[in-house]
Amino acid sequence: MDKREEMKTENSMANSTFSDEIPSSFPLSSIFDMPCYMDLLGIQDFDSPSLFDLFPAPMVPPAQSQPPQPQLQQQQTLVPSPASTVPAESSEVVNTPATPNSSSISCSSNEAANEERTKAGGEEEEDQDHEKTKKQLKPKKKNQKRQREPRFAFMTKSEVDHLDDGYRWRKYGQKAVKNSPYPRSYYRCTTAGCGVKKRVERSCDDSSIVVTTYEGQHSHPCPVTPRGSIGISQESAGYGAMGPPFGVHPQQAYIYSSQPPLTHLNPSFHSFVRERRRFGTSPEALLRDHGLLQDIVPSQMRKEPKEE
DNA sequence: CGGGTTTGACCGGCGC
DNA sequence: GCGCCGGTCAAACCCG
Repeated sequence: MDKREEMKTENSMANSTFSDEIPSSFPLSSIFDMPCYMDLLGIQDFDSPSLFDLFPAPMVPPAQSQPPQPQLQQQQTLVPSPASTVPAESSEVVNTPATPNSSSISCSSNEAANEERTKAGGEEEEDQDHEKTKKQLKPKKKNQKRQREPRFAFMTKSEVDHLDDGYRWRKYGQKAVKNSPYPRSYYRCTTAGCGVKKRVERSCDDSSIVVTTYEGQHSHPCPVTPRGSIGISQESAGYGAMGPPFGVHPQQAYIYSSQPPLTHLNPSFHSFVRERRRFGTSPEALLRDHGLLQDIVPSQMRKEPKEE
């Protein structure tokens, strides 16, 4: 009850922070000029493939096959990427900073490893997955581990636990987290047929950091414009009807490092920025958006990120 | 009344 | 086999 009041207040706080920190005219390209950004991703070279490991290619509709090669001055030089950029499952948060302050935004394909292991089911299993999770209590096929969607985690500096990303979520559980004073909340996308889930928890190291882990891909467009959303509109951001993967909304991923914070970034920034790199900035390219995680966690992810 | 949250119980995976 | 723990269920509750 009071909590909700708090949440509302906090939400607006976050909003204002966002609007203050990120003007809608924030130049995307400048992102790449931020050493901090690269640092926290464990990327030294702008063109390091590790970036692509972290942010695999967005789903490209089969019809369009090859995306037009970006007219980027710098093309990906294929250097073996450190496997360490995608740590194993154990902790949800990948790229866990060596020092508490050394990194923030993280993405996780931690389940991908599992999928490798349990590949048996393969893609066809994917659609049934949502149902399966629901029917978890039912007897399950022997010898078949429950398959999970790829997960994608990132950290956000926010006072709000549940970040508004434009999709509608229903909380279905909350658990105390071991070794953390903060509980973990479980959310499911309320859209029928969409089984995307996300977990939200606060970092025990830094209570101002919210770790959000998405699981699955939205099978529908972003349904709502969050109330009180501000900042870049989807149109102005160049997105199609689907909207940006995380919505260009006031949940600012907060990039920080050992240095003072440089900026707030919307989580969608990563994929968006990356997409710009891949496809250039043509409107066509920008329209190639398929919703929340599709953009970030393409189906190819469980195999090889670059299969092109 | 519909939709969302809370919360204790339950289940399954995994390590020992 | 057992216990721990993460994830989910579902009834009760809350709120607009």
